[in-house]
Amino acid sequence: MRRTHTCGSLRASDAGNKAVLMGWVNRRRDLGNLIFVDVRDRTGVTQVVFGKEMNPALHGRAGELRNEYVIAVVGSVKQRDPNTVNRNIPSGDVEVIAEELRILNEAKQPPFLPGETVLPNEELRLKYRYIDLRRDAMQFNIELRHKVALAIRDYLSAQGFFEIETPFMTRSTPEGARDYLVPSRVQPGSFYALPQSPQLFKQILMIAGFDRYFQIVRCFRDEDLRADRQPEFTQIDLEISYPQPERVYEIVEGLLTIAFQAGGFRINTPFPRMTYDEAIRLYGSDKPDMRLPVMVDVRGAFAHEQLAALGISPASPVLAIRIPNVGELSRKERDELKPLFNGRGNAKLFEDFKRLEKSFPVPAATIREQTGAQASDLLVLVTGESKVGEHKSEGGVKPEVKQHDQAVYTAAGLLRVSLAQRYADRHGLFQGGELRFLWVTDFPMFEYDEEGRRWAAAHHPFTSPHERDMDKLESDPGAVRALAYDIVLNGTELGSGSIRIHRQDIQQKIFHALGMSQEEARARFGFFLEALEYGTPPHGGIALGLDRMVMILASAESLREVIPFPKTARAVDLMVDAPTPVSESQLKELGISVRKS
RNA sequence: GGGGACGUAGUUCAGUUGGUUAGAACGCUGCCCUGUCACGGCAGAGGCCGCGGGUUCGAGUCCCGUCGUCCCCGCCA
Repeated sequence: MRRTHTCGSLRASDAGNKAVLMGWVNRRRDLGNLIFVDVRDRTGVTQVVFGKEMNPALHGRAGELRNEYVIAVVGSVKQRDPNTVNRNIPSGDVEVIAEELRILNEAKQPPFLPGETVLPNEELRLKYRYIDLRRDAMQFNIELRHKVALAIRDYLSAQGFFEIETPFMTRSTPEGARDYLVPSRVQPGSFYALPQSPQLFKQILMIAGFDRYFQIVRCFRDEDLRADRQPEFTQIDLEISYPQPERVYEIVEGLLTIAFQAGGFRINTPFPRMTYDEAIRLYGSDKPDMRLPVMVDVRGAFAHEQLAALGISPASPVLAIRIPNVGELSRKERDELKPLFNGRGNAKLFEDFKRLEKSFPVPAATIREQTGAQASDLLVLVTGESKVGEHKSEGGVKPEVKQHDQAVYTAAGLLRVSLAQRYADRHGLFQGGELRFLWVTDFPMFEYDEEGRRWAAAHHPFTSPHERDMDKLESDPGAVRALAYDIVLNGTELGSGSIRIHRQDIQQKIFHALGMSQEEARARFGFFLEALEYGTPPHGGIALGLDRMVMILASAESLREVIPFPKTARAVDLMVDAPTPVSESQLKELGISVRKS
């Protein structure tokens, strides 16, 4: 028996034809001598009719059908009477009058039904993922993901990119995230690492003359999970030779245009740009959500004595956060707000603007004016607390002072976003599918690692510094800016890239600035440093998070909604129950012994 | 590593100040029903209240621990 139609395809124009449908029993409505069965596949549902009068034996067998049985139905397509048309489904103009029924497979009573309107908890959904994936919403998301990936492949291929695979079993690199390790049987005690990204391979592909490379590729990072972070995730990784940042921006803007088109969205290019320093200053974040108003530094609104009276450090910014239409907060709401505020460093919060207004009416009026706040807007201030004897240490080392201010900016930035999320229903700025893209450029080359007491690469150590900052590599690493850029959408980092170093001598300097000796650099990246010496073209690229992109297109709150088989917050796959211990013999073969603790 | 929320029938949830036999809806089973489409009606089955310990005459409810899921901080070049 051969399927002639999918369950979502029949229309009035098919009336009078024979049809063979195959699918799941989505719902059965048994009216006694008349039974309706909705047959479902990934394309939709079609109503099948079994009448006792027409065919008693068949009607009897239809009575045996249960939810999620897999069936084949032969019948004739009939236009429904006008008063029985179902406007809620695309196939609602027709129904199939059954002539033959085959039960292809029975189903145990499932723990939950795909057609149910209330969702079971996520633990159950993940354990019985194959049932969860039958739900419309999941079918839609996975199809969306396919369409987006396909559109991207077509686009990049048309732009002259080759899709080239790189190894999954590769070399551990100590920089960056923790690696997932794969033990070698042939060389006991040695390990491959799963790639955190194909970074060095794609650079070597440029050295190898492929000019333009891309790959939709799985990456692995052994770090703690979040709603938007899975231990394995998919990147759209690309690299081009002879780049300017501008070329990368154009390619990515084109790519996102067609990807979002595949998801049913129109976007406008080119995207606005902002340096990292501006982003921190104006939004307290390196991934600003542009749907919300900018923060305003209103320290000029206060006189020196007023700052002192308020306990505000005179050198600190005073950042006004405005959230439109949230209105004044009640006493209780203000109390609930405090835990949202991460008062790291010396960051200090003024959550009661009304009260401030009473004591300091003139500055408050200035603040209202500078922020453009309406009476219905929520205003809070974040600033730096002045403490006796504060940051006198280490002779005012520059990065220390900077990081001090940075704490105020980022505390404000985090609060801005949490406030907006909490009161989303009042300001309504997160509805309506607004897409605010942004390029954030000129990231710092290095970040100071407090724990390790050393400089670390902010992006990765193969990122090219700005030409103009080369001379500061030794003297003032914190001031060196990199040719690195992030693409940000609605406060989510969609992708991150850079122009790479293509000269071996500069690469050496960077390793040196990172406190890595020549021997150490050779030991870790010798193969790469050597490759750089054999005629390396200038090159650069970016990697975009496919999962995050599809998540936004699907308006999903979690990556798990767009990944067929995701892991829980403890990095467990509940369906297959991984990870698991392995047998003693397997371990022995690998030369591994597990320490019991 | 730290903070928070949750865990009661197959599922989603309710369960009062600690007090008799732990409820509802959906699902499931049986019967009735010829135009339903979240069909309807009647009847019924279904519970280790996550697990372990404690307090108490008495614990779903209070306390401690533990396991699991989710969210956040740290972490994520």
